[in-house]
Amino acid sequence: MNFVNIEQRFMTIRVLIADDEQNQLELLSFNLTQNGYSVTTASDGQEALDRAEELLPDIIILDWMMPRMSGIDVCRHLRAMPETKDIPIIMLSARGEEGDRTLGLDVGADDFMTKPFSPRELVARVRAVLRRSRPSLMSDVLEFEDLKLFPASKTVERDREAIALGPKEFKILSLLLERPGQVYSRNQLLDHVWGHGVYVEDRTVDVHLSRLRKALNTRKGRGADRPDLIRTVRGSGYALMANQPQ
Amino acid sequence: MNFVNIEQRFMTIRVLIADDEQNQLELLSFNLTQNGYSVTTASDGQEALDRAEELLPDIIILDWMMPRMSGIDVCRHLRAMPETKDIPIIMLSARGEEGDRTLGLDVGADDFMTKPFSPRELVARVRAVLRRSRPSLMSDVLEFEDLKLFPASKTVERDREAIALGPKEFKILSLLLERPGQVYSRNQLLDHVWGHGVYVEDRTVDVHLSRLRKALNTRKGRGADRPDLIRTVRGSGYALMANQPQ
DNA sequence: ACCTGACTGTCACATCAGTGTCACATTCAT
DNA sequence: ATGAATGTGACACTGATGTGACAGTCAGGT
Repeated sequence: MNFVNIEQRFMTIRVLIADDEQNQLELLSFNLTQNGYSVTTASDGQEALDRAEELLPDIIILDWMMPRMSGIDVCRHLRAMPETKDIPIIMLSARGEEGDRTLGLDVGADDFMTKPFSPRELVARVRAVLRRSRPSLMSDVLEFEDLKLFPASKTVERDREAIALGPKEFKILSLLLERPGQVYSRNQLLDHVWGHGVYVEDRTVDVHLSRLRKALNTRKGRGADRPDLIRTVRGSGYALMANQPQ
Repeated sequence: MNFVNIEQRFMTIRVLIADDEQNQLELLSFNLTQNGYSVTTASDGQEALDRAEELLPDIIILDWMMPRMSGIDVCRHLRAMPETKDIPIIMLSARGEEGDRTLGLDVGADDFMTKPFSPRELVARVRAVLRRSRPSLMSDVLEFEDLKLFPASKTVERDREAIALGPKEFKILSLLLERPGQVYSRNQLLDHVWGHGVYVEDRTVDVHLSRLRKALNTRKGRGADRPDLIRTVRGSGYALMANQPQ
């Protein structure tokens, strides 16, 4: 049995970074990659624009001065197209003249960094920008296999299909998703989901688990044909787990 | 702690700014006021926290070093309270050490500025941060599916047909539109729409939601025949959502 | 001042989704 | 095989939500 936490695996965040200085580009690209981002690079403005349109990344980092098209112009073009107008942009500038900064922000950049800066700071900024512009991308999603749970909207989907769950089932699933593989006893579930001091039969847990399973495994129209992700540990409780030994 | 207010033409944006340097404080306060913001000031950390809780401003600007409580700590406290945890924060630091920046961003600040900077740059940043975090305050139009809301003219239309809403319903819809999918509890709605400290039954929220739904779903002549965009999350609250599960 | 229509906040009552249990069917370990 | 543990359909119940009705409030208009 493997206790693999999938958290990051499926939702790779795509970053497009454009800079004409090859060294800088490689340095930043390397650091972003190290931090789990999927990085695409471009070495001039025109290329950046092309890549952006074709890739539709989650965030774009643009150098201010680039051949063929400046970062500002790329920014304007991106903001003008419906598909790219909401993609957050971080601008990099060689010298932090005030005019640059305000112009950059006015053109629609989400953040503005002045060189030199450390790769670590860039990564922090990327995270900060993503957190406020695309909250659903940052840690606000619990994933396991083809299952996704969105705490903010209290919704769940499996294989991109929305699943309706009652509050109790939702809480149970949230708990299980926080530690895939971890076995929760009926009493633990009662404590965490129902709250302390609430007296209900512990068999009630079974019933809710059953309802949860049915909801998760039922595909609209085709009945319950999905593999079961919840494993019963006889005598102990329940846990989330893939690859059930049938 | 002086309170400069502007003409309450329409939705005035309230800014809380905290800095222990009186000159700096007045300079920035003046410039923000000139740009149409309603400014409240605080000259130390504790005061900033108190004012924030009582005023619930739209954005907070915190100096890093302040007497009685540091900007970082104020930030932590604000992020810990449900009513203030979503208010965007800009941190100001006297010297831009990298450690500061990443720490600030990690604690939950939305932006980080290093002194010295021009007032103009601060105003630009405020605008940039607000554009991301409170779209209804900054954008010309909020859209969701076939729904459009124009903050400036306080009008709403669905599928190109104008919809008449009362002020309360309009505010509720604005809030929901800021984060489609996000579930808002009755208490959150009461805080944001009615203002905190106002006591009304929380069932009142239900009634307004019902009125909002009826208005949105009713087409002139043909009664309420549009799909419902507001999702009730039993036990939690309401959210905007297309493709209702179930 | 008075009137009027638009908004609001509360109730009361109708509904409904979600829960907790039971009873009986299955499965598992020994 | 056998007793214990688990799966699950059925059902009654209850707390949460939907909503029409109504009276109070308030900003304008006359």
